[in-house]
Amino acid sequence: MKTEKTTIHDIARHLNITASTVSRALKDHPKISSETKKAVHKTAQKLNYQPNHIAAALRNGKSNIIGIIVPTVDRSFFSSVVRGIEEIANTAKYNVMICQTYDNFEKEVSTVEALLNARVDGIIVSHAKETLNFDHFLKVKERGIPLIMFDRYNDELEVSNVVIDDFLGAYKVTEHLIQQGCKRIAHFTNTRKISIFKDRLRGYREALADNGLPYADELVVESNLQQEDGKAGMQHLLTLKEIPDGLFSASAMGALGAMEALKERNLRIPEDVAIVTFSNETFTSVTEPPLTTVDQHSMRIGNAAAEIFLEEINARERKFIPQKIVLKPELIIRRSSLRKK
Amino acid sequence: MKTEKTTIHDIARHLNITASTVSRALKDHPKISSETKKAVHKTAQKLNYQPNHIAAALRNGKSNIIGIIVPTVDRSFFSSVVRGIEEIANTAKYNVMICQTYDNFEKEVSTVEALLNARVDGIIVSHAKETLNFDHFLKVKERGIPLIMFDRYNDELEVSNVVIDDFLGAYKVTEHLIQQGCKRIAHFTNTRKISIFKDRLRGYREALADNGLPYADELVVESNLQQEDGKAGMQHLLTLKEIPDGLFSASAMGALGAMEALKERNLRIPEDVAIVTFSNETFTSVTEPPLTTVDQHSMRIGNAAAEIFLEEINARERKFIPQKIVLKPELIIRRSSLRKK
DNA sequence: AAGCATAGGATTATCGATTGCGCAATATAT
DNA sequence: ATATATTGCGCAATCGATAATCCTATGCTT
Repeated sequence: MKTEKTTIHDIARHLNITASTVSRALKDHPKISSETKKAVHKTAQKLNYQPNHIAAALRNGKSNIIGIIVPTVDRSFFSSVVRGIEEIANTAKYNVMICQTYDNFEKEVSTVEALLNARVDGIIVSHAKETLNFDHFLKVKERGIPLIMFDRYNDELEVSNVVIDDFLGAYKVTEHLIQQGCKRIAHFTNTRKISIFKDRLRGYREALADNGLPYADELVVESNLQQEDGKAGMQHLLTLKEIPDGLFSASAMGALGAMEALKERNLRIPEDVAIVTFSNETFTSVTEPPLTTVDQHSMRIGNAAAEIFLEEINARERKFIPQKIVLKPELIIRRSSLRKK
Repeated sequence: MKTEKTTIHDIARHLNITASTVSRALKDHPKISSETKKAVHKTAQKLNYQPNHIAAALRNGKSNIIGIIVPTVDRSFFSSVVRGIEEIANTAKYNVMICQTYDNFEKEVSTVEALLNARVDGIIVSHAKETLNFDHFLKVKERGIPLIMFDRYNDELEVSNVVIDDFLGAYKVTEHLIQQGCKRIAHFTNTRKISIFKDRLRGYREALADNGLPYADELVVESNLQQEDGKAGMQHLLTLKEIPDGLFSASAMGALGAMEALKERNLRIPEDVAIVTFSNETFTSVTEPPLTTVDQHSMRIGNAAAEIFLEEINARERKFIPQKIVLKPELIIRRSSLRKK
């Protein structure tokens, strides 16, 4: 049943040569005659030889595997990024190992350790919402293993990162609401002040300021940004003396909850309250009405992250200077915010 | 910068003992005194020792990695299955390596090869829609590596598989439409006749027959089941002399397209055409109206698949008899099909 | 006190691929 | 024809962890 796996030694034995010659022949080493190479390939085929990457990895000290850590792949943003990484990685003969933290700090720490022990050649990560302590990532850096962060990142780590311009996205989308005639715009932000949410909040505030609209604390609701939070948030906003006429939710799930609350009160979207949100999740296009969002070019984020990894790997000895890539977000306008035709 | 990684030999040197003792001490081998163990753990800590899984994998012939192959993780069904697998696998000290085929046959073949070369201890897979030839999976079997298929599978391979009862799900959901008063129910199925779609079609037909409704070829539309296919499919159905009053789409994206077509024609859902679909994707609950679907217990599918893997690994030498686990699906009734209050 | 068991480790080979160094045989130069 | 290059490949070590086998002091038995 269990076929004995054939090794380069088996091939060598068949041809009366040594394993080292086989190894070189398979790698197309210039010092091996083309006849030998041909013979080696032929018997490799015949014996159904499959290289043992583990052995090679041990010897070479590199596994040709890139570890990817994301909160969950169950969101089109993250899975698209992963796809973008794979696109580039595969052409460079790297495989990826995808791990999910489910936004849990302990799981993130143990995942990093597991990847380190698996001797991945690099790690690309978007950290958990819970993560406040970055020591586990520091360890990666100290090991000399390329670490690239995307979307959610931490400046103090001094590693390369790829992000979209959250500030600009927030600014544009808020400005869009203003252009649609909104005067009293609410904002859903995350309790945990990770960079992306801080930037979105800044974008929101600056757009208001630049357009002569006042900022009101009561219109900014902090939560975990899940659907139920969004619903509760909107229900709360509707108790204000003066209810908002627009909402910019920093998360799509939050926007969904808000829509629910509005429908229950028979308020119209966008006529009574216009809604815009972030991250172009699949479902944003199928809600009623479809949601205006900011597209984050997730695939390109992945491409860029993988490219940085490759550069960094090749830089090696020479010191590599961490770089920051900021992609421009794009507005996707749908009915949830379209008051003017 | 690049910290020299410490090995068990370094620890051994520090304590004036041998590497094998260190190895045994770390694994809590009974033949090592507790003092030595304590000392080893202490200096391991001090030297910041991290085991090299690659070396162990080479020596032991097992990597403690389970390969997972899915069409894409960008669908809650698959990502939930993955999560279910991880849940069980992690408790048994296995890590997972997730790979996506994007429903492409060549990518699937090369992925299988990559996993084999990475010497994974087992493979859990839901194959690509395109896949008709299963030789690459046969190779996995021949290597003696546990192979478990879920959702989409192939009977001829004689490997364990975990599925939900597609027939029953289809039967129940069609019957539900009938109970809601539908007399002329259409069905969207896939062009490629992989088992799950065949079973859903059977369930549909049998439910019709059991309830005295005629089967009509013109009401069954074959496509790739994407959103645009669903839209086109419904547009076609609306040109029939007698249009349908119900639709069972074998895919959620297809149902979405159908809704689009109906809305454009100002037909009401569910009053004019009631809709039900399969697979409880996130977005099905946020459409207008929300879609009635069949929940596939995706997390439990993953649990079961991982459990079979563990059994199979432990069976080893003894011959393992492939098993088939069929989970019962559950109806989730939402407004898209609810005519009676 | 001689004989045997046992605890606690040391030796050494091994997993499969890779590579620096060395060497023989052939080719080229002068 | 002698000296030097070049071609083509073998030798042996190495990557880090592990396990089968072998040793050597103690401890225990009668």
